[in-house]
Amino acid sequence: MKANAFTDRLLAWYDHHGRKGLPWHRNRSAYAIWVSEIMLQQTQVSTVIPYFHRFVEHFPDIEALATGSLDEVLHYWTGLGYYARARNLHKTARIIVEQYHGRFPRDYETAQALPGIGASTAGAILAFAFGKRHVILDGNVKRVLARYHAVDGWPGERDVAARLWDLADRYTPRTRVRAYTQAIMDLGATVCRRTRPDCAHCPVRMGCRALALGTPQRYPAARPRRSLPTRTTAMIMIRDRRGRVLLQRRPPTGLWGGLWGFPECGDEDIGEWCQQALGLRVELATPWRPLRHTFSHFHLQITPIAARAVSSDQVMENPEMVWYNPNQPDERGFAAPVKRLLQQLRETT
DNA sequence: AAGCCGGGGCA
DNA sequence: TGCCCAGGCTT
Repeated sequence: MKANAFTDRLLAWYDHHGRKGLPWHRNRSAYAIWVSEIMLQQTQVSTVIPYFHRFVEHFPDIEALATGSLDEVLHYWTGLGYYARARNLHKTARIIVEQYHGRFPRDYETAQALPGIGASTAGAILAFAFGKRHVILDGNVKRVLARYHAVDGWPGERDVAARLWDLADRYTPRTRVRAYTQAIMDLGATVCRRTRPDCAHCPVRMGCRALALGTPQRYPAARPRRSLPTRTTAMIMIRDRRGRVLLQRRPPTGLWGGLWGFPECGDEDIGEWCQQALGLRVELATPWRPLRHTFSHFHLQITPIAARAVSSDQVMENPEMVWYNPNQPDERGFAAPVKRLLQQLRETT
């Protein structure tokens, strides 16, 4: 098969079978495409769609996003995970307003230098928004190309990644870049799936080396894995007389950075810890059943502890703390387990 | 229970 | 530059 036969067949396939009418296609603004690409970095299309709608409805353009507070942005991101991306999205919106007159940069180097936008995302945004020839290499594209050429090794390794970038570049056409880029992503998502690839319906099956070897699902090689350690924490759900619960903002970076959560303490005596760290005298109730939350690199065992504030005369001057009424939610971001616990707290009121 | 995903950040 | 970090979802 000639080098561009791959591209031609893919484009022909796309005309009949590609996904069209995705929400961020309708409106080809660089803003909508940028937001969608950041969401899609971590999550599948079907999950992203409702988040995308809520997000762009609340933040219709770069200006609105830049003007919004980080709390608001995290609120609309709650549940999507990887909150550093929401923080970067917000940061980048402000950079674009301050340095680029509110217009998304059309230049690759400039786009790529923005927080949260790397090589592949910059290529995707510029290709989709401006129809310029740029190469992308997201998870779907990596899988298609690793199979088509039976590329051994984990794409996280430098040499393997370099090989895949080289292949991606070779097949990216000069014309119909939007269609091609969407086509190869769609092929990976709907036909060349990670498990159960549908090779019978693949437009490039004739040239696929992994299929010829009979083991397409073995490509690309999986990341080498380690066993995960378990960490523990206690989340203290302190309520005042009015049923409000004490929340604390987490540090701006790191795990659940910038999100609101319950005060947490390790192995210390909880009552004493509350008095020392929070200046609150509390009465503890029986702990709830522990929750288990898994991250990519550890398990977190969470013991939720209900408590009542006894000394409610304590004045809260700290802007990083708030008495929050679970029955009157406002716009702030929560990690998934915190959101779940707040929901349960609401039900037990 | 294990795999997946693109980029940031640090030694 | 090669690791480690990050979170909720699918399989």
